[in-house]
Amino acid sequence: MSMPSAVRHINEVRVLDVVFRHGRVSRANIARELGITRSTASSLVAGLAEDGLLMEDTSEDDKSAGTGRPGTFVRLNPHHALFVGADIGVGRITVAAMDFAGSIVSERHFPLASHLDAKAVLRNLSASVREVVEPLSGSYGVKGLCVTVPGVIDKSGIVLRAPFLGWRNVPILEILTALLPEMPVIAAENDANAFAFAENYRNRHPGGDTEVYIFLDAGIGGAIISGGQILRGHDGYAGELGHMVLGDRGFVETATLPGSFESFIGRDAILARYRHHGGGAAGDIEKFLDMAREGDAAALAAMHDWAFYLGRGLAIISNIFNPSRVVLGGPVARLFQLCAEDILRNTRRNLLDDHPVPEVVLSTLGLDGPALGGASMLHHDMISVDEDLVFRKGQPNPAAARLRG
Amino acid sequence: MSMPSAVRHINEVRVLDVVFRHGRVSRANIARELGITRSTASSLVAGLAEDGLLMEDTSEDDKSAGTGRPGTFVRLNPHHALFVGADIGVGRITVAAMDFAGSIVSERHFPLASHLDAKAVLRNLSASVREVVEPLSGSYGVKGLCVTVPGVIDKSGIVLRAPFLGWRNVPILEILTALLPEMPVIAAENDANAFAFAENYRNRHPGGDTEVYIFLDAGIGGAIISGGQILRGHDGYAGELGHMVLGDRGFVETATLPGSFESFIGRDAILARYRHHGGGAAGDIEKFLDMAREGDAAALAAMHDWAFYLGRGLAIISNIFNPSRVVLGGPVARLFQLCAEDILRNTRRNLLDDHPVPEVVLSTLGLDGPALGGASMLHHDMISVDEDLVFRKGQPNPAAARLRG
DNA sequence: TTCAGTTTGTTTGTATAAAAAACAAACATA
DNA sequence: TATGTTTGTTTTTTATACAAACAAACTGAA
Repeated sequence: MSMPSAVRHINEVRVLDVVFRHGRVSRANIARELGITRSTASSLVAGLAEDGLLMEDTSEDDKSAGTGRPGTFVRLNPHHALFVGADIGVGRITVAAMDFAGSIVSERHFPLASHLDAKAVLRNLSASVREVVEPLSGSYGVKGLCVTVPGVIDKSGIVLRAPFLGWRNVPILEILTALLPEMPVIAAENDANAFAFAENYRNRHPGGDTEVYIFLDAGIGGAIISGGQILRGHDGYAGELGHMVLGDRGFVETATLPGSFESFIGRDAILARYRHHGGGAAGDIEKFLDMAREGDAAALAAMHDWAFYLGRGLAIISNIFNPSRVVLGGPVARLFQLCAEDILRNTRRNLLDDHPVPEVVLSTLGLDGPALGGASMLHHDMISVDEDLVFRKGQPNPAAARLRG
Repeated sequence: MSMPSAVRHINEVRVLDVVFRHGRVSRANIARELGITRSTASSLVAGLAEDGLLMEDTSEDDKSAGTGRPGTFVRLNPHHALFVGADIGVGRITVAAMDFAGSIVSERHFPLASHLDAKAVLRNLSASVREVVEPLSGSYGVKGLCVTVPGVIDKSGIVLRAPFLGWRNVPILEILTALLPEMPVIAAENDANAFAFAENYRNRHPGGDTEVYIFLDAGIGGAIISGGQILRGHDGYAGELGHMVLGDRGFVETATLPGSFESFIGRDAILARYRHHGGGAAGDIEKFLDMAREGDAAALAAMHDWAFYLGRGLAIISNIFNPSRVVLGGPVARLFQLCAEDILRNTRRNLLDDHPVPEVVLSTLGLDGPALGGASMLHHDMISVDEDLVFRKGQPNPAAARLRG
């Protein structure tokens, strides 16, 4: 560790973090918040401004609110960086671009033909990304791309499996690096993890809380954030909440295991249960929701069963993680609003009396959550301490260096 | 952050870590391993030696194995610090003392009358700790005590619940601080967490792997270590694996929930299942183990059922955490050796084909695991970076300061 | 034995960045 | 207009790591 540069790096990152959180902040406030002197804060700001990361903010909506000389404010230079998130969904690709200040600059959807092989999908994705990035690349410094996939990705950037895409052992990073050589950093991430990160990144709790994210669609995807970090497990398979086996058989035969959580509460399970209770073939979840809202008896009975197992699942999750919050997302999650009471009652029934019950909320992000999360993850990397540089051999992490470079 | 001291602190800690891992190491090797210059390594070693943390190792079993001038070796000064772990079990208190080099200096058991209230138990514990510490306090610098409890402890050091002790909302830290004013640091920890930490601390994996620990007795305690950190959750309730509800009813009525994991695989569940299959009243788990070893039909049938649900539980845990290793401990864990194949087959049956199955092993620590873990946790704190000092306001964490002071 | 080659640990000088202190600038209020 | 307060900059000091040079201690070959 080269001694001066390491502390300088830590302090630069901390300054960027403060400016990002406040949007607009004076040097004196930076100094107070970080416990450094004003002179050091000025020096750091000057250096970062020279590199184009920070800029003076001369907007006059001061309301300086107090005695003494008003501060001169700085903010992140939005044009310094552009982070691209691209989500590969079933039937479509979503591309989102975030600037250095954290604003979404562009967000677009592209249709994706099914039954394409992985290489063809990734060629489509590259073209979509280029279409979004090219008009922006003149005014923004494009720093990186994070692709999100509904599947398991290991540390070396290989998609081990993505059942809904029919992928197995796809070296996604290798392929994309060849397809997009101009992109300084390319990363890949599980879509549920990215969705969770997006939800967590804006209103994150200072103490580094534990939160669980459940994405309900045909399958059930899950992600856990603890201490600001995504739980990945040894090979990247962690968070497969939908595959927990809760009984000998569920409400429906699924692609996954008999009796799995998603065979009880996934989309197809609800529709099967609806038929079981005498309802017709609702066909899709929207129609089912309408039936339930209208008070259809079979729909209410199916929803009741759904609430029973979702409640039990939430109780298991509470016993294991004790999260402060569980965020539900995806098309099936909207059922939650119709039977929130029922679910929480079932959760409590499966917990010891004094066990804390997490707050359960619906995601505010739509279906673009994973793409936004991918972009957010790159944004976060840019204003995070490079652990390699500080704690290890002193050489910077190559990817981090390209992100900043 | 005072700039020089932060880097100095980081480097001191890294030196201590290297010396701890190697036991005996030359300055040049420290420099190589940390990527610092030999002069810096010498300076750091000199400072730490002056403070009494390190000492020259002049033992002549050199086998210097190579050309050039042999190095001068240093090692941790065992007498610089003594860390005490004290476990409150059902019917007994275990006290373990670890020196700064990581060796167990003393390990003793004290009987504990049941039906004492919390204050009386803690008075007993204080006396036991004093009995262990007093003969050592002349030659060791006593740095702290970590008490472990079979219950949930929140961040402020209050035992929220400890069913086997009959405790509820006991301010254990406050009481112990009054009882042991001479102890510089007092901490409290859940016994399963401490057990997990003890197992993980010695042969810890560099990359910060994910490991799950399950302690099987009357109840089932669990703990998860990810990235070297214990998962605690928002209020400290995380890791209650035994309370996962897997069915409508288990094999036995337990103190906890019907259908919970421990109502299927806890000690009483096995014995109940043994009776269910026509076996007599085995009475305790030792006898049951003997019957199973002898091939008693009822015992084998009960064991088969046990393996079924343990396998399912391990599969749930694998789906959620994807651990590289699951460590089983406690009196009931020895059943594992008799049906390891059966359990792993059931685990695989409840997982997708390509899902990695963790290595499942028996704990090598006996019943003293929690006490050793408590001591280990203090030892670890002493050779860890004080995040407050480096990343926050620059003032050191008060507890860390007392530990080092 | 002697000398070259190698590795270790120390010494000395240098560079970097943060803190401390002093100061000028910019405001509010009496 | 004077006073007090807060901000941002400048100057000096200090702590620490690095770089380079060097002496010490060992091996092995001539």
